[in-house]
Amino acid sequence: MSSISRRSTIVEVARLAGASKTSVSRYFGEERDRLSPSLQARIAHAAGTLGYQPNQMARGLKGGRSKLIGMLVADIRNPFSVAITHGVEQACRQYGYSLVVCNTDNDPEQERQHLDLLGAYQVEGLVVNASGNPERQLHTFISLGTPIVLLDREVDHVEAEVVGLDNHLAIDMALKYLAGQGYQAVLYVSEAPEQSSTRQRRLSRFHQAAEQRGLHNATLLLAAPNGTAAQQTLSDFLAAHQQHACAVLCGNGTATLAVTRLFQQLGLTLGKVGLMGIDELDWCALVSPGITTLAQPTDAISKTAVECLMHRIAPHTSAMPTTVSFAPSLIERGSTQR
Amino acid sequence: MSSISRRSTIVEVARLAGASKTSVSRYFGEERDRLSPSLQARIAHAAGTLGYQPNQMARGLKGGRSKLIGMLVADIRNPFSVAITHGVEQACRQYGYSLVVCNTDNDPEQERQHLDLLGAYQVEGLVVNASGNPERQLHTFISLGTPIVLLDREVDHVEAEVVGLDNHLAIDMALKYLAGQGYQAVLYVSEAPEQSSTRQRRLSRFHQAAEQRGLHNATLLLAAPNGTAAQQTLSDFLAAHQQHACAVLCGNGTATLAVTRLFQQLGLTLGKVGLMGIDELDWCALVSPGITTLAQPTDAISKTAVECLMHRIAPHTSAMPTTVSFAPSLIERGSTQR
DNA sequence: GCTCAAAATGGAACCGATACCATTACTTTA
DNA sequence: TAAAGTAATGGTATCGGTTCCATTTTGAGC
Repeated sequence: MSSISRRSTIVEVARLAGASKTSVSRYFGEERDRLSPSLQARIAHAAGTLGYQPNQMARGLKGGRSKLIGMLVADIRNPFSVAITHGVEQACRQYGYSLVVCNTDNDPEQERQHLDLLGAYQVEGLVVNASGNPERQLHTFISLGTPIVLLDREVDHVEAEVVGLDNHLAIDMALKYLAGQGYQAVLYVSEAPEQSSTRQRRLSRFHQAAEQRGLHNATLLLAAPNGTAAQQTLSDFLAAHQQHACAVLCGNGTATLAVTRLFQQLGLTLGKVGLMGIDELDWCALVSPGITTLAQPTDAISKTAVECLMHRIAPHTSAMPTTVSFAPSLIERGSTQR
Repeated sequence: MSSISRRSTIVEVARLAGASKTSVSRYFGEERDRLSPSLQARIAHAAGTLGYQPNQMARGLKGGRSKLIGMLVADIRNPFSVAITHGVEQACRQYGYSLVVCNTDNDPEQERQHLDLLGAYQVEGLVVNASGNPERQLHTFISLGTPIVLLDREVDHVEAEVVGLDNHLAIDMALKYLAGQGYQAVLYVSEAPEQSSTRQRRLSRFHQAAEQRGLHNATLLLAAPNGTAAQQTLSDFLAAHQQHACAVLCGNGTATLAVTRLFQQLGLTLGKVGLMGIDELDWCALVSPGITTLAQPTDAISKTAVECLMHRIAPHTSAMPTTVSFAPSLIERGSTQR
């Protein structure tokens, strides 16, 4: 019944085709054209009957060509990350690479472990959405010649392409829009910035830009999701600015989710108190009257990230931009209609 | 500057430690104990200074121990899949395995390609959430002795563990609950069943159980997400059962999302027309008055799937159950309160 | 102190491919 | 026609480990 057979190897194909290992190897590699049509046919037939498939492990060993791309994701459950991962995988496949996705759950220790692991599998490129600051290990990759692309978040002292949203612009767009809608006081809600350059950047730009526009402003950092501190901060903010039209701007999808819950708990009316979020989510249209968002072009971001990588994997290595930033698009809904 | 160095190898460590390849190999393998403490120390030190890390590609070659698990996901963007993937990855890591996730976007052709690929990487086990019916290839794995676990969906003629929700029970729970809430007519909404055994099973059980309970019932299969056909079907259903309390039961998260949109388009009031979904989603609590759901125990499901795999990877191969089904848990919200 | 088994270590073949360097058979070109 | 180039193919070392078997140490038992 379950007669544990083995996967057939290149030698078996060679024997059956009456050819040499080398020829078979050529057939499955880049040099198929160098083989005469008759030899090609014989090999194709032999491989077909045997159900042969080259062993990637063995391939990777000699040439270092694992055909593997590694990806580090800070939080796979975040919708933005899901979209990005999906895009990166697709793009990789188009280039003939497979993707190994590692989720770090925002834990620097796991991040380190995963990086070691990806190294052990000889990935040919790395897409990193960092949790911490794995300088050391990224430098190892760099000195090994493995291209790295930083996705959404930068890592201190690591020079590599950074692909992501134009955070500066995003905040500006949001504030401009909110101000235009007549809101005079804005509370910015973000998860704790910690190591995330993106969160830091959005946060600091918010401060700056809000001041420039003469908006009343404050920020709320989400700590433990269960804490009642957030609720307190929000109602305090509203109380302090009773005489002004208030709005809340959320730094990412998680924040939007948390704040929407808060609104509900406090019985706030969307629109009367404005609400706007960075990152478009499935349900933003459903919570009536809809939540206004700045959508990130996730497909473009992931496609670009992979392109950068491929560009540098090929012995092409021309100079490349250090940063590629995309503009978000505004999706207007009822939550910012007073 | 970027002096492309190489990763250090076992020979270098051996030389530096004044030991043999074999000993170093033992040190990093299962046989560390067989080495004297002093040798262990020397090797540890040498490996440390060189930053050595065994090359998994090479390892996989000889023993076939790639330490890789492959996972096939039908739709990575589905929240249920995200949760499962997250769980599977965690579980794998606990067992010292890495996970290669392949998304098939519900396309049988991509599924085939990905399976070939995973084979080429010598994965030691496979978690399959199938899109089509890749019998042929799964049998290849089976005859090669690679354990397979089917997740959520069965595949015809492939004998392997099936881990997932108890669909029969889930439908029964839903209908019992809806009936208990006083709904007399229920519309079941599902994505096209096609190859998904789960969708098929839920659908047919729905029919059966609804009849048994004497509920008026009908089903709506979501086709193109843009079609207006769905809207028509829903309003027809409501019109046809004006004299009864109507509810909609959604077969999965995607359906819930689609139907919630329909409710909004048609201006239906949640509760007055009941709404209930299988799969818990982030936002179900937010669309007031909240959407009642049957939550799947995603962590348990993924953990179990990996356990099955590990159980059979180890030369342990005792008999195992063919199917492990979990009960969902009911999360009651306003959408089923008349 | 000597024998013998067990523990510790090393040597070399091997896993399944790739890649460099032949070799052979034809064409061109001078 | 000889020299030289090119296309088609094969031989073999090699990648970085693991594993089996051989060898050397060590220690227990008498």
